[in-house]
Amino acid sequence: MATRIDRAQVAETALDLLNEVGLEGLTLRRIAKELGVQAPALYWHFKNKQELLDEVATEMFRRMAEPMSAVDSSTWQSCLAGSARVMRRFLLGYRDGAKVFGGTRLTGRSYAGPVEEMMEKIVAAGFTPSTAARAWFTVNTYTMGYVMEEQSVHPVPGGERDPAYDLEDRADRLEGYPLVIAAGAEFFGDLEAGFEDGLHAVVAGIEATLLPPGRPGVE
Amino acid sequence: MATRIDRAQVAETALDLLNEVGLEGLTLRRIAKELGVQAPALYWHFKNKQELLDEVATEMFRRMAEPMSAVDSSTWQSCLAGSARVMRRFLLGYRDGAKVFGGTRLTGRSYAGPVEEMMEKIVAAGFTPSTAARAWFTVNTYTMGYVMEEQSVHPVPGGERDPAYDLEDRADRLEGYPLVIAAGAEFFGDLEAGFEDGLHAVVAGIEATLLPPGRPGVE
DNA sequence: AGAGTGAACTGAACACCGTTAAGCTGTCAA
DNA sequence: TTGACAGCTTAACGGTGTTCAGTTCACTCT
Repeated sequence: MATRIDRAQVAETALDLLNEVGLEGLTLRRIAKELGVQAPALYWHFKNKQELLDEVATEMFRRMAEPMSAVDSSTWQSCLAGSARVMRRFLLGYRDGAKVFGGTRLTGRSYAGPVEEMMEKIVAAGFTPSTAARAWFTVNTYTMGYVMEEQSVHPVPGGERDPAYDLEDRADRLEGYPLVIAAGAEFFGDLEAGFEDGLHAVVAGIEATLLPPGRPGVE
Repeated sequence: MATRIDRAQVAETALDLLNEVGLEGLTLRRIAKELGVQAPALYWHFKNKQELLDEVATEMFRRMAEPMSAVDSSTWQSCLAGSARVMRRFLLGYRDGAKVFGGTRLTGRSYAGPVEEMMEKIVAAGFTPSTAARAWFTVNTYTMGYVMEEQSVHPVPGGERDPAYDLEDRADRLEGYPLVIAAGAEFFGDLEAGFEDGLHAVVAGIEATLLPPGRPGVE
């Protein structure tokens, strides 16, 4: 019926399907069904499911590329922070986004352009290629880790929070550990503000330890 | 033959098994076999596999608790950084450690003691309970994210790196994007040093933005 | 126009997965 | 001695990723 499918089309379909069914429900049979095809047909285009998921993650990154290029780059701080915000927004936009993106490696070269562009801006601001890379990875790592936690509290993009993270139950369960209770409230309370606070800290730390040639130790 | 099994024993066995078979190979049948029992027997002790994995993660955290308490706490910096190092070392010690730990929520109250202790130290150093929590979560988040990436390069604890991350291949594939190539070399080259650099940055940033009452914005 | 070729896909099957239901076994209390 | 019940086994179900032999269809070459 429909035209033949290709790698890119499979990745796009699978990614769009992700929000409907979640990572657990993203089976080969389900993807194939969406494409009007039988499951083994996918093995003509991918050597296995992991390779398909890698392509999905790459497609995800491809979609972030444009808004990432549009980030305010008047200072390296706004550049790094802005790209972290774009990344978070996109990861949150897909169900299990962080899990999908974290468990895979980007394929091909299509993602390299935007990254190169961003690194150029940071280097232009006074970083060496080496420290620029370190800065970028540190911010990225923080963002990935944060969204990962965030999505286990808030699994479905537009939906409610997981009831298992109810703050009152938690407080009852952890009676006698006031600081742990307070920490939970702080963290699970306003996830948006929490991300911003941490991001500010990370960016400030990069300025303090990575920007100038010398770097003071911590201990 | 053997004595009856209980929840704790299942979690310990499963955790020890993890290094042999990886998260993918950690099936209920395999765990049961290790315990000299049939797979459905596990359903007497756990309502489903996720609950079992939660217990495994909690057992993992329980094993970190002691070295975490032993961390040098003469300054809040060494306290935070030290606990991050302990966490990383333990996560790296188990195959797919970050994935297991990240995907689950800690059960019961057994983990609360060490966390409370650590938060007390940080508060004693001048943080409010609120900023202490933020500091702890930020460091933790960074550590989890970093180890996550690290373990996809270096899947088996004592083993070699995943050949898919070969630096020369990568450089060939990404020809024309010199900064991206350099970034890869920086990151995948010395993972230990990379973690330390990022950790220093995060801790320094916490000092700059979270420790005093006022906090300067980034943009 | 007709034959042939190879890419793209189908259908059936395999081993294994998490999970459920029903029944067996041993231990302890009454 | 009998009952109860925690703890386990056996059997089975639907679903999973994956393999393999065969089919279909578009296109090239004579």
